[in-house]
Amino acid sequence: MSIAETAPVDPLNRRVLRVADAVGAFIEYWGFKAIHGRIWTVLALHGAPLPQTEVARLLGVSRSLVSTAISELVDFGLVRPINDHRNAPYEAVLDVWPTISDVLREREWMLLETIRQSLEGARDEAEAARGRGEVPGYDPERIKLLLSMTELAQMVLRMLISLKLPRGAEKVSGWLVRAMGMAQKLGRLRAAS
Amino acid sequence: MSIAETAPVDPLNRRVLRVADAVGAFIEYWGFKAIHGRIWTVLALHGAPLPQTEVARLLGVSRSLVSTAISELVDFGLVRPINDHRNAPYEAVLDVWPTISDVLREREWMLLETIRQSLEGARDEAEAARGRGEVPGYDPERIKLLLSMTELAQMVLRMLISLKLPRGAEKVSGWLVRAMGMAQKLGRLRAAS
DNA sequence: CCAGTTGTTCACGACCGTGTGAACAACTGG
DNA sequence: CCAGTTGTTCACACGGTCGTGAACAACTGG
Repeated sequence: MSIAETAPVDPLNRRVLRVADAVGAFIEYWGFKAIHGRIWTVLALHGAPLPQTEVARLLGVSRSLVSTAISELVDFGLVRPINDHRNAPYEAVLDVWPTISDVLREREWMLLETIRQSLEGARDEAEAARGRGEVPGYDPERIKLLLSMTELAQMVLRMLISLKLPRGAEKVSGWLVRAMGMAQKLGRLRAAS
Repeated sequence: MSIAETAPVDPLNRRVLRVADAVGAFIEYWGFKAIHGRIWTVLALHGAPLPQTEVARLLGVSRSLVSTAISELVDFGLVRPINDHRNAPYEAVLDVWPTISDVLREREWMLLETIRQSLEGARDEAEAARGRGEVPGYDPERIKLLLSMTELAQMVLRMLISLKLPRGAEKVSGWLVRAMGMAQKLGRLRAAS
């Protein structure tokens, strides 16, 4: 049962690999690696849980890569073994929003908060210089403007994080309807501003 | 007027460089490079437009790097020369939302659309196999579920893109109030679902 | 108990992106 | 017209990341 025998001749598998590549490319922009998305996709679309060897075979990568990537995915809470046996096969966690929300909160929020604090420091320094009668090269008003922009970004991020998307598949369609309503409201809000 | 003379001894400049680094780290996660954010920050906070040489000196990097990075920033519409002379100094475009919106629309949207289309292909293939009486390793229902999730993500992205943030500084505070109202509405929506 | 399989860990190699310095072109002012 | 300055372009070096293969450990079934 070599690689060349089974995987490439199955047209469905080829389609799934295309999906896996697309998902991998997508989440590369979200602080994960492409291999994470590819593994998660194969597990998510496969009916039954899969051992690492099978995942490596399907994706055509080494077992060592799959091993490290899967243990990272388990840490993220995006993949889990079906029980606590050593060689238990793995299944994808389909409810990905908690992880995405965590990433946004922890990483993006901290980045914005770092900007905000450093801006506050610069603002105080600039105003102190101005108080001493100097004419600083950097404009205190500009600094305050960026501070406002940062706080605005933090607010938008809060909005995103506060969204709690549904856990199961059954609620998706209902949520879609509500989301469309929200989108329209936001559109109207845009027209008003 | 060497580098060691002016830049490092000025405490305000050091503060601004901290801001620049923070902004650079932030936008690295958004498809730009750190140097883009650092240059934009220095230009944005500086009262007067600056020539490339001065930017390179303030940031402590080579002029060649500044040259390429600035021309990319000009392409993005985040920086512009104050006139069309060759050696015209550059100023930052403070209204960054159009660029961010463009990036989200063009890049993230295409990534999601690629996923969606490949999922449709996989779904058709899986259902065709099932129609032939086969039992495909990949579950058509799972594929449809991911399709729903992708469409949901596209909808959320649409919401984000449809936001039109204010152009000038004077509207920021008013927008902040409205954004807080939106955040509360979304919080309530979450509680209801 | 033993052969085979699965998962883990490590050192290594290939690759890509970032930044530099040097050479050149374009412009400025004296 | 010429010296000095500014911006552009290129080949290159450095560093970090991604993936591999080999060795090992943990487990399974015969």
